[in-house]
Amino acid sequence: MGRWKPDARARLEKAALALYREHGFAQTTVAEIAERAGLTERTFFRYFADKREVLFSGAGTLQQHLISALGDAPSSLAPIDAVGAAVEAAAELFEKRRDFARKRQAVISENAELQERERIKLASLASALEDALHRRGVANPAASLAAEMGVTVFRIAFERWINQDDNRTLAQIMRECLNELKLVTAGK
Amino acid sequence: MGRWKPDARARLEKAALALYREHGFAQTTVAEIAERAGLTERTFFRYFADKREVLFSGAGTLQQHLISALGDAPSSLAPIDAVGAAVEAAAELFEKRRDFARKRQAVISENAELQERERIKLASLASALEDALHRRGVANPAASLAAEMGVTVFRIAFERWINQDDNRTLAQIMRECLNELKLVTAGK
DNA sequence: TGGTTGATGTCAGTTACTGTCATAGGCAGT
DNA sequence: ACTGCCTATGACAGTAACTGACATCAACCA
Repeated sequence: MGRWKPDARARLEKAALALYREHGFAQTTVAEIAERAGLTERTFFRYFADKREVLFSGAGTLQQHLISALGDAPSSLAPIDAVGAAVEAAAELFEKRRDFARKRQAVISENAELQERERIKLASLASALEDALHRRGVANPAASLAAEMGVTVFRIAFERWINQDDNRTLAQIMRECLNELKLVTAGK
Repeated sequence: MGRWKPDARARLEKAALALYREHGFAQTTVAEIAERAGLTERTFFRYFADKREVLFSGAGTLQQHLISALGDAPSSLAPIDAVGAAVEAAAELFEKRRDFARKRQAVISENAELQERERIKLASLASALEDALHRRGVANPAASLAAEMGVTVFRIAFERWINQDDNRTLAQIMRECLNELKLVTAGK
């Protein structure tokens, strides 16, 4: 047993989400979050670069899984389908956490600053996918475009999964969304 | 002649870009911008919601042109091609301002907060395009996907236009980029 | 002529975020 | 057991973005 209560980071994340849901992001101060977590404001900023970042710690994990899944995709697949396989595989990370995802997304959708942060995280994902495609031998602008398509499919499918009532899996919705994208770009 | 020097807004924009270029975005204070423009900090915040927004006043104009151009596109065009025609038409806004665009983009590319703002402006463009496609009778997710593809093409083509040395027009690059996107999604 | 208006100034306040140093419990080596 | 180091946290002061309330004052207008 350490000197301090364990999992300071997780306690801060939990307190932040709870307070953002109770009073809204803008109305919550970092001091309040820290207090609920039994820490000080200064410690909050040792774990998170800013007040928004506390909602986005999962972004790194998602990126790792995406890149790893893209590495595992058979090299016979066209870039767009390799990316499709990667986002579908990464969907696994969320299937059992729809409830948490919904709560978190509800907070984000209420605040413009949080939407900015979410978008930049998605842009970072696209950039990482692009790099991975380069390593696969895909040149630009194809790599860049395929990566962007993948992230767009991910985002739109995720949004539909969050809002739907029935029980299609995120992976299913992503596959449908990619097929729809292929139809759209084919001019249908 | 009014009581005050005219074009306070334009003076603030000019001073801000100059200072962001000279010392960087983070190292520039709003008070410095206001002083160079012959105004006070408080007045800066009457014109711009925050320190970043001063670089994005053109976003509204771009959005209007995009929507208007999409309205003008023949209804025989498939959604993706109507969007393509719109972004190509909107390129006109930039052709004579590559120098300004380069300076501005150099500032943005050096700062993460500004990139966040740029991404959210592009997201707003996509949302406006999606609405316009709905008015054209396009349903979701096709409308949403076509809009996102259009914005992605716009962004990637814009980046290439900024960085290229030769003199292809932005509109040409956008057309090429859209064609490339069609190839990529066709699995080539 | 006197009241109204609208862009700007002044000023105080909140809060996000940073730099710096202090504290204190645990651990390793002797 | 003593010593010193390590590391997570606290304490505290400081900067600057942003906001709200009120003052000013030249132009315009009835």
